Amino acid sequence: MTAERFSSTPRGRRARRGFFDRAAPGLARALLGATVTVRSGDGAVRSVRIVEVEAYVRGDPASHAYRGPTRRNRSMFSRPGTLYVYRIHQVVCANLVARRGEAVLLRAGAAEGVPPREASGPGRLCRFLGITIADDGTDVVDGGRVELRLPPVARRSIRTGPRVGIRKAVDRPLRFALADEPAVSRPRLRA
DNA sequence: GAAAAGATTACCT
DNA sequence: GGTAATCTTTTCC
Repeated sequence: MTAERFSSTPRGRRARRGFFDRAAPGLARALLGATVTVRSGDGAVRSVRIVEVEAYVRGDPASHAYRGPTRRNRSMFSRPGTLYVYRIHQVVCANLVARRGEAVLLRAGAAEGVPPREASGPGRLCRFLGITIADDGTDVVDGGRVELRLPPVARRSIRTGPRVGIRKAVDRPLRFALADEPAVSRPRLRA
């Protein structure tokens, strides 16, 4: 079983800096349907189409950036398009930095021929793509091993709801997902 | 230096 | 539905 077997061909144009440089909720919606591709050292490539995300914004007590830069979260204050990867319990989770201090958590992805569960949830998504803590701080705009592509897909309906696993600002509707995607984690979201 | 908390997951009833 | 696993970062003394 090879990694290539599960990869899908990246399509569309590569996202540029300006795509990321905006408030996180707008970036979150724009990321739905985009493709994340990770190239490993041995040449293996894995991609997923993003189907579920969460936005973390300025003044947001649930955000890792709320209390200012620390050793862990410093990537959140880096350039738009930077990857912010952090460890939680036994897994890692990946965010894409929006305007400085804001970020979008990648919660679920889908890939051809892959059971939806494989990339459902932020930890499983990173495990499937091979993203590790070493990828923290990577720039996805400027030619790293992680890149983001924006396929010219038709606009699809987006569902919204509260974020998962947080203790503060629990009611803010900053979770976004594509409708009718099996990989989207529970609880279900409304239109 | 110690303790608590955590943007999770898997497995339990 | 609930909870334990398990470990790093942050915070507090």
